[in-house]
Amino acid sequence: MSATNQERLEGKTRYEPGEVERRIFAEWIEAGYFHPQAEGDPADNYSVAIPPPNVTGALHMGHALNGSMQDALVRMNRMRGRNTLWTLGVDHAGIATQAVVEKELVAEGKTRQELGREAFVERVWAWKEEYGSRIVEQYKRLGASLDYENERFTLDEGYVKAVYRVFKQLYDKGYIYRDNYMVNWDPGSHSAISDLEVENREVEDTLYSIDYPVEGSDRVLTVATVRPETMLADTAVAVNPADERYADLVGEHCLLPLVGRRIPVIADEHVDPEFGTGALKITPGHDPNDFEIGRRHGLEEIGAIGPDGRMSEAAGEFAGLGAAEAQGAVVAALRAAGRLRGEQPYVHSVPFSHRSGARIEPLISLQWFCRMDELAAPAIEVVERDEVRITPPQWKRVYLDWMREIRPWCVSRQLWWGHRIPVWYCDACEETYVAERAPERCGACDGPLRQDEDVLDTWFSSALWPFATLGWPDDSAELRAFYPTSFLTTAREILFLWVARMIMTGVEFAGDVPFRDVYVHSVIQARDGRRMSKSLGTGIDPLDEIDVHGADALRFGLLAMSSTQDVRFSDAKVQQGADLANKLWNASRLILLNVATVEAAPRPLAIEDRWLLSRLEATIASVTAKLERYDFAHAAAEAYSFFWSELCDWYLEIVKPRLYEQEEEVSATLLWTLERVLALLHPIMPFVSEEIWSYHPSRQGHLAVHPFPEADDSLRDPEAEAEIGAAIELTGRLRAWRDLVEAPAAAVLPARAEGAPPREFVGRLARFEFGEDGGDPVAAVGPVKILASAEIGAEAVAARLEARREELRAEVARAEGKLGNEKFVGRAPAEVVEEERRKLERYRAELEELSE
RNA sequence: GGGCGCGUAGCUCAGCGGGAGAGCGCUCGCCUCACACGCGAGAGGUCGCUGGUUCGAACCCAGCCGCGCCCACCA
Repeated sequence: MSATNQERLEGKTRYEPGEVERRIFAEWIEAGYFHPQAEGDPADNYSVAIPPPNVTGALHMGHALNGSMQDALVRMNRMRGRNTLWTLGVDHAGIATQAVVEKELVAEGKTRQELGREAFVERVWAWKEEYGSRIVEQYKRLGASLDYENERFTLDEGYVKAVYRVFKQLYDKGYIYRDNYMVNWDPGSHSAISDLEVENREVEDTLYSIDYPVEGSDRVLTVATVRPETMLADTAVAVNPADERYADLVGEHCLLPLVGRRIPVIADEHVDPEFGTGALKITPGHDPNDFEIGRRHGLEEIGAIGPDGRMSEAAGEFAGLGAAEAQGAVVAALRAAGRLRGEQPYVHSVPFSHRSGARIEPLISLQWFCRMDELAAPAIEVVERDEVRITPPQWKRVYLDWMREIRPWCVSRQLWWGHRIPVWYCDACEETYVAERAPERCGACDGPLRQDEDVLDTWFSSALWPFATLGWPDDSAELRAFYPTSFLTTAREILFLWVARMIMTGVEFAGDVPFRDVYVHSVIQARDGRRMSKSLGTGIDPLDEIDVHGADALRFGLLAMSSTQDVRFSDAKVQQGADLANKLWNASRLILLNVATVEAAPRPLAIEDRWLLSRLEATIASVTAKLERYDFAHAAAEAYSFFWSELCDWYLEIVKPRLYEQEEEVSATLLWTLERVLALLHPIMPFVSEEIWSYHPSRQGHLAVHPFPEADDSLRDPEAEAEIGAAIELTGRLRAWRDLVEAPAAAVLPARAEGAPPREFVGRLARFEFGEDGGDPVAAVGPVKILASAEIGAEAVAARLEARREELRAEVARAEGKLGNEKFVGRAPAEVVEEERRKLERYRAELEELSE
């Protein structure tokens, strides 16, 4: 070790992540480790496409968890020598981004309409240039080994090409079509949204009962509704066909109160005779069920509420009112007309926009839809056949159930920011052109063309992410080298919104599944168990955690707290990670500052060396297997436990004298072990491990590209594990004994061994001096007789002995009871019974010893 | 209305058929020449409740009681 390195290590007893992380990260980038060449075969290469964060986004705990998991696997595979790509990119996030910029405009006293489409879109691009890289910088702070040299954006040139190609092909196949249909209208974003972007919330409304007089009779049909204002658009009253109360009225007409329209009484199975009066008002223009019924019966579809949320001309005297005002006015009018039969509080679930939070207004509008059945069929098969494996497995069924019930997808959005729908209309001759590139003029009449005003759902473009980022539809080198990708980690909330759609488009357009594995990870909740959310103020900022504890600590903590079920954020786990980083630093200092060689090799002299090497290889095998199974929490815990307990607490303490005596063999073994431990931990804690590695005498290049340890079974040694395991246990029992009899901490107690003397370290670490004879034994701990000494009081010993006898008597009684049970002896497996017999023997022997 | 999951030490969570575990917190003792972000030793659980299966159940089955989440068009 160079003199300067020695100086740098010597005084520094604390690991300070802050001063290390930025420097190390810059070194990795400088070396270009994260940017692979597009060569080789996808089966040998390793690739992952990051779930693209919103361009408006800031790194939240979900990103940090997801990123830690991906980086762990990406780094492990890169170290294994696989040509590894972790694709970086961000999503243009239509609604969210447009909303951010519109808000800016409002603050300036402007609207996007005033600005005009072109200027507005330019303005959003300018916003993106200025603020869009924030989250990318934050991924760097996490230590994510993404390919920063090739950042993709869902609206960059090549990506748009992919989107248009897909749209065109789906249109040509007849899957994409335009239709007047009932959609979820989001008054907040002034756009239609898809079913998946709607969330249902329980709301208390008033249920109004309204009398509809039957034409030519003095009977009335009483209907119930929570939205009386929609009655203005009613075009029928429906009853159940089996409902005898109304059988004679089917085919008759009602006169719609306030409006006076004649509307038919129809029979439809959908009506529940048990609910209310069994008569249902039908508003095909403003209710999804009524819409279906209306289409079945050929009813007129009236729109009384417009896209602006106000009553339309069709609402007659109520035109121009907001829907809520109109409700009050309609109720008042009905009351005045004597048609209001009753009102009562009513709790039911109501759709809200997941994007804007506004209450969804179901209405009929002209939109683009994509039929999903044909795309879903093969995407169902690849999951059924495990060509895409979903972990944990219960999500496979959730996926399949949803896919089998899939419905058409409304893909058009009434926004300006996004992929403008590649459809052009000729107003002169009503020709329509769907094309990847804008046609100049109408081919039929040579008239001017007008492009569709709408843009595509953001998820339409994200659905192409794994192959569009690799250059599809061109036959690119990247595509050939890195598609299909290796795996995807995701939160379950976007399983349908995104994962399912990627599988569908991957199979359809890229000719193969987009990834082999999907790991559905847990959701990290706030400390109090609530959802982490900005609006609730329950969010915990990962950047704050990194500032305080370091990225390694956060990464370790997140992986350690992760699970297949939701978990609360654990400060303790992050602290554990920080402590681990510090412990790594200090254990490394001990080794690096004391070794007598620069050679890193397993050179076992003593049995404890064989024990350590055996435990090391077992840990490598086990941690690796767990990472490969996405069992991050156990992988982290196991690596931690080996390093802290077995390596630091036992082995380092055991071999300190040999290390201080400059023994070469133990030095080489320690350097070898340190190298392997650092490499094993690197995918989880890349910064500390890299920093320590820079001081290692074997260092050649960065740890980030150092070979990942492969477990060497030839170093496994069951005999050494058994022997040292026993010696460790004995040491522990001796320490416990001296604590219980309150021996002074510094006192070395006299003892004598029966049979073979214990290993040297037992006496040293437990502070016992073993001699040939010397006085009367006052107690026995295993094969060790503890001798009388001035340091320990007779009463304490007596009390301790009696307590131990009591424990043993209980154990003997338990074992005897079990073995006295004929059924146990007769039916339990022989080895279980045998094990029980051995225990009984042991307990009896020790009890006898203590009773002397 | 369906589906999935969870109730284990004071807290956060593992374990999922053969003697209850981890981290944190707590108690006691240690500044032992890597680390006090440390070392050693402890205390602390009718494993939600009730039945059942089994030689044996925290673990399997059934039913309750709590708590989440997802899907669903009952006005």
